[in-house]
Amino acid sequence: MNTPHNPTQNRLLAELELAEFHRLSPHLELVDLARGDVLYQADGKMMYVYFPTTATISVDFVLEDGGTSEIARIGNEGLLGVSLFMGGLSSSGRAVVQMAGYAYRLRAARLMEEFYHKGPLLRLRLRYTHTRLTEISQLALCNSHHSTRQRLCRCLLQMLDRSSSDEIAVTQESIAAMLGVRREGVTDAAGWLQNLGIIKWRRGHVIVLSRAGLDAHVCECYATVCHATSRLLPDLPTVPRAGTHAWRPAVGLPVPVLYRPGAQAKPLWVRGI
Amino acid sequence: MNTPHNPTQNRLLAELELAEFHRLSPHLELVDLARGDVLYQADGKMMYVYFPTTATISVDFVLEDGGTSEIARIGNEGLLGVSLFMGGLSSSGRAVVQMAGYAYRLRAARLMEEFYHKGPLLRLRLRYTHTRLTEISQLALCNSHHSTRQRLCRCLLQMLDRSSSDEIAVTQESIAAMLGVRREGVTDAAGWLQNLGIIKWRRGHVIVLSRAGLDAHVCECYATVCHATSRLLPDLPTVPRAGTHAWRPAVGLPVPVLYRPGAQAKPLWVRGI
DNA sequence: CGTTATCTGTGCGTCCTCGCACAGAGGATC
DNA sequence: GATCCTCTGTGCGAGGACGCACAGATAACG
Repeated sequence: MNTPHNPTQNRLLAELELAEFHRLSPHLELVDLARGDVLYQADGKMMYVYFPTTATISVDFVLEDGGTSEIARIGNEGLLGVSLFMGGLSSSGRAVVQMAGYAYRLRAARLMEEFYHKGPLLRLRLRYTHTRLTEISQLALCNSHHSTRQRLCRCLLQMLDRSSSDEIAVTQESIAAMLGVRREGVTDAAGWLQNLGIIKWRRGHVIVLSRAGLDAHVCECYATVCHATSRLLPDLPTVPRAGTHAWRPAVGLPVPVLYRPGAQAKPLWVRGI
Repeated sequence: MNTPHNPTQNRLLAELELAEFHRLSPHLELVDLARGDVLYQADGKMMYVYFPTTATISVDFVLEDGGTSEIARIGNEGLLGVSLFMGGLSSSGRAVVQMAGYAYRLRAARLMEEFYHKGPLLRLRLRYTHTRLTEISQLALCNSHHSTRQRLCRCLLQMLDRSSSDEIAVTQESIAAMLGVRREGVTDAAGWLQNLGIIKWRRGHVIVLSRAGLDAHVCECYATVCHATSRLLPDLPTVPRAGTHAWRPAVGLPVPVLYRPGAQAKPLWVRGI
């Protein structure tokens, strides 16, 4: 079983202490996720917790009229199923595979056992939940204050961070669902970014020509969320990623006080070479 | 010390098992909160966890440009300081007393000790956190899809639920900050509700003339959040409240599928006579 | 290779929200 | 009672997002 796959490709699992990791790993099951796979239905039972390695997963909330918004996007830095160890058995949202890839999963029942070991896993889960709370809060703020263009930049950057190249496989339609806006609105914002030479969009594929261009137009929420994540996983060995531009704060803005306390401008999201 | 105050006026504390409650109660300190008191600063240290009894507390997130949105509103059904037992010591948002009243507080250090008893308190905290996650997610959705008018209705209903009368002490200015819109926008929406004879707004005081009117115009997010709360505190003795109209679903809408599964229309938020 | 389905781009009118400016209206204070 | 400050109401132009309709373009598929 000498596959190139390893649970530690998920950064949360990688954070576990050895003893705990070894207790857990026999129960981790590698799964191959295809784009569009639905892992949780809204209000459906959650059978597994998922730790993505190369896949990314979207959690959406849906309104009665069909309107949607993406509430969380989970890559190898996170975990799907926080509700499970919060004592809820059913998911509040719908979880859909957004980028095909692999994940490890753990049976809910097994997790519940682990739950009462109150070891480092518990601590890590709680810290992760805290991060998620912060992210979602920032999202709520972002939704009510920032334009479609800014939010598109944020969305693209967040997808880029989880992509292994400068290309993202996504349609404007699905971006629209994530942002909770019309498809035409995304087309408009995309056209604007294309005229600026920042991206190129071609039938289900975005090519990011200038990451710096996205950085320059994104709202502060991107940096805030990056910051929350880097606090969660502070001293982790860097994971090789394609993005070569370190994040830098937008120029001309007042010194951010609230969400980057003390810290000088430095890459918020640890990236490889 | 025979005050009319009792920790069990907070519904989360009331849910505790007796043994646990007795272990905790000597450490609970009653505090008198005035409107506007700042309990947490954004990114500030959290010294206490607060369990409101008659007070309500707003958690706001603030943008660099000063824009704000209310992320959570905490009354006697909840607790301020989830981040504390998530392993974070600093608050992500700013917590301000929104309605004056009382709360019990617990030193953070004491909470951390309690934390490792992994008793029912832990379970309850986790369940509460789950509820908060759901609420904030719904808020993010609401912010990106619903009009100021709908959101004003939601906001008023949520305040009314925590009020002891049909009158709410609040200015349009502060509502605007909570909703993340302009003050004039609130004036406009308020004027609309006043013309409909649903409310009356007079210099820092709203009088709700027709709760049913608010119910009729509020978006589904109110019901969703009520539902999440009633799941958290399902079989609790009702707390006397002034609202006399039971919640009922808006007429003419398609049968809600996602967030009120199975259940028939019934009061989502338990109210007393 | 031709058809088909999907994805992207565009135009136009409407509505909502914003930003600004300013006027009236209560309370509070002295 | 006169003055001040805060709160509420209004008007208007600008910009953004929506809803709808439709055209071109490109990948997929038989």
